[in-house]
Amino acid sequence: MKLAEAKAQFIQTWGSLGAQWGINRTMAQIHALLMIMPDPLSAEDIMAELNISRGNTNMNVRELINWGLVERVLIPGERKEYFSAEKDIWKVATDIARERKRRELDPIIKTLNQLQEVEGDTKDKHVKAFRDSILNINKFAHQTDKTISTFIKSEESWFYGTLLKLFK
Amino acid sequence: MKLAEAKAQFIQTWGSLGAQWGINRTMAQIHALLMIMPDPLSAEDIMAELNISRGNTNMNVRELINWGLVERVLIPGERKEYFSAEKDIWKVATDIARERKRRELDPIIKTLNQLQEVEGDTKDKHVKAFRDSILNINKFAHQTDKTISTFIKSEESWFYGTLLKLFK
DNA sequence: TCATTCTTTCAATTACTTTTGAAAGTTCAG
DNA sequence: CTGAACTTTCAAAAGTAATTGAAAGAATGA
Repeated sequence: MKLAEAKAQFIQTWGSLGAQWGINRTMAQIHALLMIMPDPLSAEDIMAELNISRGNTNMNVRELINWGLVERVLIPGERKEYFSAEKDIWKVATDIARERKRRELDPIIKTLNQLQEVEGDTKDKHVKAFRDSILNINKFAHQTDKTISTFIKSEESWFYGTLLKLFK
Repeated sequence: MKLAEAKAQFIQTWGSLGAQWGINRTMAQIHALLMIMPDPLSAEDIMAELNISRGNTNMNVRELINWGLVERVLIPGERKEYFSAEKDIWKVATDIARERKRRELDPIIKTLNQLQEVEGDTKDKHVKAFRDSILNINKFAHQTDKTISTFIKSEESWFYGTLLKLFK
């Protein structure tokens, strides 16, 4: 398979994967493109490679930066901004995990805690079934929260550990 | 908080969580409703509780059954079909993991394996960057695949172990 | 068999999301 | 300052997904 073809296929595959996970297609495609390019790209480059508009490019690049998956790179003597993606997929995974935990899991846990306090007679089977379900889900949410935190933590200490060694 | 209010809030929260994870809102809401109800509900009941149409109800219930999250329950002497949800959230999580692995991860691994075989000179930095990225992602995908399989496996053996004890 | 009750399908509609591109905004060298 | 190079915004348009409800299809039992 030729590089150009492989590239196109990778971008398209990553794009539809993203879509299935509730990440917009263009965002995933820009991320894919930046991951496989050796050097940073400008907004123009991205527009040309993916055939998308300026606004779309800007918006999605901004969002990727927000998620911590892409960074702005300034090339000395150039006016344009360039962008490059994190290439270590483990780092990508922890960043996504951290971000989704913050945006989605934390609020859910808050709500579940409130729902625990539903009034009513425990002998009423509707009340009982509700309490049981919420308790069950709440336990699960807390367990998941702990697991994600550990995952993020372990990656962080690996990162700082490695960084530290460089200066030792 | 009153039960009715808590119920409504739980259904709505679960619904928007689903939407964020690429599961359609109605499907998640039906699942939530069935989880907190002590007894199975009919299609009519679901329509009334969630204010949705017959077609919508049918379609999403069918999909939930497909995912293994909901089952048809026949009540003796009744013509209608009733539905009830799995209430053990760990079982729900493994079922979802299994289903998504099958639908999403397995095809991605297949594609990545193909993309490994891109032609070209290793000294070309574009070729090198591409190969490196794919290799990296491929390793990650395999690791994830193994982790999910282990997770599913452990839950299964727990399930069959428990089941076996009942007949021993 | 037929009438009844329930389930499934699907084309049309409605609601939601993404994308575009022109215009406004910003930055900076000269 | 000024204007060229670049970035950001945003309202309109295009694209996608969910929902409805009426009609067709199955199953049941008298």
